[in-house]
Amino acid sequence: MNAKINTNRRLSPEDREQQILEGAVKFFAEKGFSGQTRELALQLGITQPLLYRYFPTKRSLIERVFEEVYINKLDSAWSVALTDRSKSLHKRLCTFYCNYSEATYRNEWIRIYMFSALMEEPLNKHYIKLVEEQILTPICIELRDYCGLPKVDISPISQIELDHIWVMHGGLFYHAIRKHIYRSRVSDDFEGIVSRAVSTMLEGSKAAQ
Amino acid sequence: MNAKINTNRRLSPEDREQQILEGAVKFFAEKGFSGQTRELALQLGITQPLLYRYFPTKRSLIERVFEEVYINKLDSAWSVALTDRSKSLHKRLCTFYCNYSEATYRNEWIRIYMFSALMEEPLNKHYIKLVEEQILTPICIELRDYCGLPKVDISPISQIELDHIWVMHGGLFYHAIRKHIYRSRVSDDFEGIVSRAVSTMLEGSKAAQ
DNA sequence: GATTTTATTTATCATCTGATAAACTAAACT
DNA sequence: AGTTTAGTTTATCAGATGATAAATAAAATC
Repeated sequence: MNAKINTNRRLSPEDREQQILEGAVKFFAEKGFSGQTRELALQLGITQPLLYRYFPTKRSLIERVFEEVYINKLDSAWSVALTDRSKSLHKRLCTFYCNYSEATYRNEWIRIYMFSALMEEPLNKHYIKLVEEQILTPICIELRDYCGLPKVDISPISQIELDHIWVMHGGLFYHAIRKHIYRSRVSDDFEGIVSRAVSTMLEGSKAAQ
Repeated sequence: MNAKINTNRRLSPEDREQQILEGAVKFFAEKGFSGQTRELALQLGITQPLLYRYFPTKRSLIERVFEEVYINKLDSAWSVALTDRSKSLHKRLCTFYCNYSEATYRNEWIRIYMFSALMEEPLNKHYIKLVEEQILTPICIELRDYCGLPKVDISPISQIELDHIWVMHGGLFYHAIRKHIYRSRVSDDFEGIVSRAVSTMLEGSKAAQ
């Protein structure tokens, strides 16, 4: 596991900073943000004061970890692809959730996300807003079209519609929670799960009309 | 908020222990288990060493908090009611999830559950197993009957079927995560959300055949 | 009411933990 | 090769934190 013994001792500031940051992401994902700087340093194979050469405080390191984990995980091309009606909605949703899950349903991302949410970091609320605006609302709009319901410009997407999509979205997200936080044994065929969840949601929504 | 000023200073050991335990549940639900004993004591209106009169270590207090939160939250009558085919499956599932959510989708329960899962407390794995055996498997069995599929004794419930139900179960659970962990503004009409999620799942599952 | 009991507090310890300063040393420069 | 520069370590501090012991005071007992 910790095969990376400190052979090349002196690194360039850029490399060292990057190494610390990557190590910190792994470390805090595992231990939470109350994990101690000495233990992090040990895991990195450096001494604890060296951390403070690159990050003035523990908090500043944590902030960088947040940035590293949160930033640029939502590809705006995905929400565009969601609205491409030349493909079936089922196909679009499956493609989206496979891309999305590959970017975010990762051990470190999921765990740091949950730790930060429990700490009430503002980043979490910001991210949720982004998800609602850039993912769930577009899906609701496409779902209306799919079900033959009125367009958005007639009546805006309601909280009820959002909550309905949140159940599917959350259900898929929960698969990642089970895997990376509960560490349950889960089926590796995520594509299959997505496909069935999307089919169920689409057919169920249509039938509800 | 902290209206409970310490007027009656000396309590019976039973009352004091109970008071500490209840306070600890609230406190750790908010701060996580790295929350400090002095802060807990302050919130309780007692001094920090008094905690150690009733609980030998911080860890032992945390263990009691786990017990308090986890124990007896799953009413075995619920899984029995799930199999009562004199009522519609939709009705049974709605009733179940309303009961279940009232017992567990509470601020303190959800947050302590997530904190303990991130700490890899064995209680979490135990609880997940219980959910699969006593809730999800019965639902899968009823769903087979609903869809006109072969009985359990012909072929056992597969991981695929469990994962499919996990998506709905997780989707509803995720509503509680959004409310109590993300502290997002969510619709208060949980019954409506359950009803729509159950309808969608049932219709979608039937259509998938 | 005096005495005993015990719930609670005050004082304190040892260790942990984030952070700093000085010493050290590998690499760069002249 | 000698000198300077800068990445890294050793030594250490100050406050935090779990835990203990002795002192205090409210209730119970006689």
